[in-house]
Parts: sequence; C-alpha cells; structure tokens
Amino acid sequence: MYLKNNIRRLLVYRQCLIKFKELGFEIVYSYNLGCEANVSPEQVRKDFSKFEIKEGRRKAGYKIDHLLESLDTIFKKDKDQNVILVGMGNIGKALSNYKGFAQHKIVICAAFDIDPSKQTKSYKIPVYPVENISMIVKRHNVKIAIIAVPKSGAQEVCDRLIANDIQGIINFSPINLKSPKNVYINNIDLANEMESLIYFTLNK
Amino acid sequence: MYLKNNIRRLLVYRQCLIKFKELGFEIVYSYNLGCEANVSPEQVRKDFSKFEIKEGRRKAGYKIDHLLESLDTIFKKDKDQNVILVGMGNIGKALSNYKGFAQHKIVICAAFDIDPSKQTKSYKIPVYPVENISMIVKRHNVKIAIIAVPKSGAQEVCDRLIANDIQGIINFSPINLKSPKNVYINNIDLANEMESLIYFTLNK
DNA sequence: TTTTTATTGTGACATTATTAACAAAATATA
DNA sequence: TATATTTTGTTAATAATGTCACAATAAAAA
Ligand SMILES: NC(=O)c1ccc[n+]([C@@H]2O[C@H](COP(=O)([O-])OP(=O)(O)OC[C@H]3O[C@@H](n4cnc5c(N)ncnc54)[C@H](O)[C@@H]3O)[C@@H](O)[C@H]2O)c1
Ligand SMILES: NC(=O)c1ccc[n+]([C@@H]2O[C@H](COP(=O)([O-])OP(=O)(O)OC[C@H]3O[C@@H](n4cnc5c(N)ncnc54)[C@H](O)[C@@H]3O)[C@@H](O)[C@H]2O)c1
Repeated sequence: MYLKNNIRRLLVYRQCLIKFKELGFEIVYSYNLGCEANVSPEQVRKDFSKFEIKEGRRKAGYKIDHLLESLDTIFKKDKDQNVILVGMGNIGKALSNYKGFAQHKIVICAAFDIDPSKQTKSYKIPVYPVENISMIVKRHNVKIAIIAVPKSGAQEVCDRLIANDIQGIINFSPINLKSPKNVYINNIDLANEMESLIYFTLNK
Repeated sequence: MYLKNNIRRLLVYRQCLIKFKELGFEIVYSYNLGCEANVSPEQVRKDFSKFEIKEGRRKAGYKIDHLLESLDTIFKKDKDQNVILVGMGNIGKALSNYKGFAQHKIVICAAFDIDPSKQTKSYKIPVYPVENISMIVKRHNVKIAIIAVPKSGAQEVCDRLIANDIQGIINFSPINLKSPKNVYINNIDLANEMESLIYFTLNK
C-alpha cells in the first residue's frame, strides 16, 4: 500500500505541473519539478518509479500532459466525486463557497446541520436536516463526507455517517473519532497545525 | 531535530489528555493514551522517551497533570502567541471567528486585506490594509502569519511578510511558496487533503 | 513477607523512506 | 559519423521511523 507522503507529493507535483502548463511549458525535468515542489529530483523520479510512471525520456524529460494523464489515472479523475458536508458553520460555509474544488473534480453536493435556521436554500448548496443524510447519500452515490461540527457532536455525526455507508471522512473537529478500520479518516486539526508551525518556527 | 510526526503525535496526546482530564481521570497508561490517539502504547512511550518525558511510574502510569505540564513546556504555552492573518475571505473569516485557538494560547491579533470594503472594525478582529503589516508586527511582536489569499497573490504576500521579519507561515493557498530556508512554512492544501482522503478511501 | 502481576523505559531489530550512485539511452556537438 | 553531455530509471547504501522484546520495578495479591 502506498503511503501518505508519496500520495501527498504526487498531489503537489500535479499542482506544479498545472502551473507549468499554464505558463506555457510542455516538458519538465525531474529537476524543475523538484525545485518547484521543494523536493530533490531523485525523490521525484523515485516517486514516479513507485507509481510506475515511466514515460520520461532520457535527456528530453517528461511531457507535462502525459504526466498529468498518469496522475489523473492514479487519482481517478475521470468523473466528479460527490461529497457531503455536515455542519454549516464557519468552516462549513468556507468550504461550501470554495470554487477551487471543481478543478479537482470534487463536488460538495449537499450540507447538513441540526440548526433549523441553517436548513435553507440560501447557501450555494442546499442544507438539510441530518435525518436526510441517508436519502442524499443514496441519491448521489456519496462515499465521502466532511465533518465540520463542534467536537461535542462529532462522534455522533461520525457514527451516523458510517451507518449510512460513508467510507471516508475528513474531520475538522479536534478529536480522534472512533471508527471501524475500513473507514478511512483524515483529521485536519487546524489549531494543532498552528501549534506545530509555532513549534518549528521557534525551535529552528 | 524532532520531526513532524513526533510533534503531531504529541499534540494529539495533549488533546486526549485534556479530554481524559475533563472526564475526571487523573492518571493514564500508555495503553489508554494509545487507544485514544490511535497509536500503539509503545509508540506513546517512545515519543515520551524521545522528549525526555520520564515521569511515568511502572504499574502506576502517568499523572495527567504532569504530562500536560511537560507538554506545555515543550510547546512553550506560558504566554499567548500573537499571529496575523492575511486575507479576510472565506477561510480568513472562519479562522478569525474560531474561539478554540484561545485554549491553545494562539491569538489572531489582526487581519489584513487589499479589499478596502473588508478594512473595517466590523469583524471580531481589526482588518487593515496590507501596508500596515509592518506597524502591527512590531507593535505585537508577531512572528507567525496565516496566508489566506488567492494563489495569485500568495507569493507577493509571502515576500512582504518575510520582509517584515515573519518567521513562520501557515499557507492555505494551493501553491508552494518560495522562501528562504530559515522561514518555516506549513502548507495546508484542503483540496489535496480531500483528494488524499478520496484516494485512500477508494483504494483501501 | 514473598510472590505474582502490570507497566514503564530503552536497546535491539525490522521496516520504510530518502539519498546517492550509476548504467542506459537520448540528444547535442564536433 | 563519433564523442561528449544530459537525464532517466533503478539498484545499492544510508538514514529515519516504528515495532518488538525485555529488564527493572512498583503495586497488588498471597
Ligand atoms: N472555524 C475554524 O477556524 C476552526 C479552526 C479549528 C478547528 N475548527 C473545528 O471545526 C469544527 C467546526 O468549526 P466551526 O467554527 O465551523 O463551528 P461553528 O460552531 O461555526 O459551526 C458548527 C455547525 O455545526 C452545526 N452542528 C452542531 N452540532 C451538529 C450535529 N450534531 N449535527 C449537525 N450539525 C451540527 C451547528 O449548527 C453549526 O452550524 C469544530 O469542531 C471546530 O473545533 C474550526
Ligand atoms: N475556502 C476554502 O474552503 C478553501 C479550500 C481550499 C483552498 N483554499 C485556498 O485558501 C485561500 C483563500 O480562500 P478563500 O476561499 O478564503 O478566498 P476568498 O477569495 O474568499 O478570500 C481571499 C481574500 O484575500 C483578499 N486578498 C486577495 N489578494 C490579496 C493580497 N494580495 N493581499 C491581501 N489580501 C488579498 C481578498 O480581498 C479576499 O478577501 C485561497 O488560496 C484558496 O485557494 C480555500
């Protein structure tokens, strides 16, 4: 199984490639990509090798379009991925307003909130009571959910999502959710990210 | 130098410890902490050992308060850390509204935006034109900044921050900022986080 | 008191990740 | 054409990280 850092770097490479492409370039060397992505050229080649991306040509580098196609295959970018959002508060609103997900073929198709005043059509995406999760998940074939509720409600929300066959969760609440191990959870704890930054900044 | 994962885990341990404490517990075993933090007990002990936290007692575990004190020392939680925010859009507003940072002794003391309509006192924190960064940084002894502007402006903002002696940056814009290596940068790319979650979910 | 049990802290081992080295191949140059 | 140069892909070497094993020892039980 490929590990988190590999995947992370591949995603960074993709962004760099898109940038290069927008700038009008057609080929890159591992050296260029490494510079832009802040890793060594050897690391770039090693990562490609691991994912069996071997379309580079000695002395002629890689065609950017080819690389992007390979990455799209790895990340299954052939069709949109529907995602639901639970908790239409500060973070929830920010995410639901974000236009950049479209480029990644990620579509937040609906949100859910327990606060009836949020259950309106006045946001960019419809906001339903949590009881409707089941219906929407089935209708839009949703496998992925975002938890953006206060930590007091996060485990309960998580349980409900899993009961509705959600397979992957991105969790913004600052607790470690309990879940069966076939459900993948990506915790994004922004306060801890800040702390970690502060730690490395002050101890460098 | 301690590595990112160590620090990350320590921060997770702290959250778990706070939770245990709130539940009325006074001691923990590495086993309990491991369960809660989703790591092995050996990993917990190894992490403690590495940071010279050796106040456990065989068969009697660790006093939660002692552990929290040690962690506070490592993370210098004796005083507030002032932070500035550049870009008062979706993400910027969410962060500036968040009450949870206080618990971590993180204070977002001011925000900056190029849009004059945002430069008001109507938000929780004052929003200034970017020209004022220098003044505020000096006044509040700021070392850390958050970049929450569109990617087109991110490098320019980054350069300005560094010119004003900012030492650490948390960057929400989806590009790799160029910076001298004595400036620590923590990139949080939410779209990539989503993609990484989707990858692992669909390939598990 | 003595024995048993549980738990820490760490050194040895295993695994994983990164870096370095280099042959093979493509291009450029003479 | 032949030679020099550049860049890939992969193997080998090194470094980092995580797991295992266990002595030391505190607490509990006998
Ligand atoms: N805002 C930030 O910048 C920030 C930073 C770090 C962490 N977080 C974490 O992200 C999460 C969301 O933060 P926020 O600032 O957006 O919170 P918020 O209070 O603004 O919004 C939470 C939303 O969730 C809804 N909600 C509460 N319980 C619910 C439930 N059981 N089911 C469905 N909806 C429910 C509320 O009605 C509200 O709309 C929190 O866990 C917070 O700790 C936020
Ligand atoms: N909103 C999200 O959920 C989300 C998700 C993923 C990534 N991001 C990234 O986070 C960043 C911010 O996103 P957002 O949705 O908050 O954007 P936004 O457009 O809502 O807000 C950006 C703010 O930055 C200000 N700004 C622009 N250029 C500036 C400059 N040079 N100096 C100072 N201020 C400037 C704008 O006036 C605006 O207020 C973007 O780079 C975006 O790609 C956001």
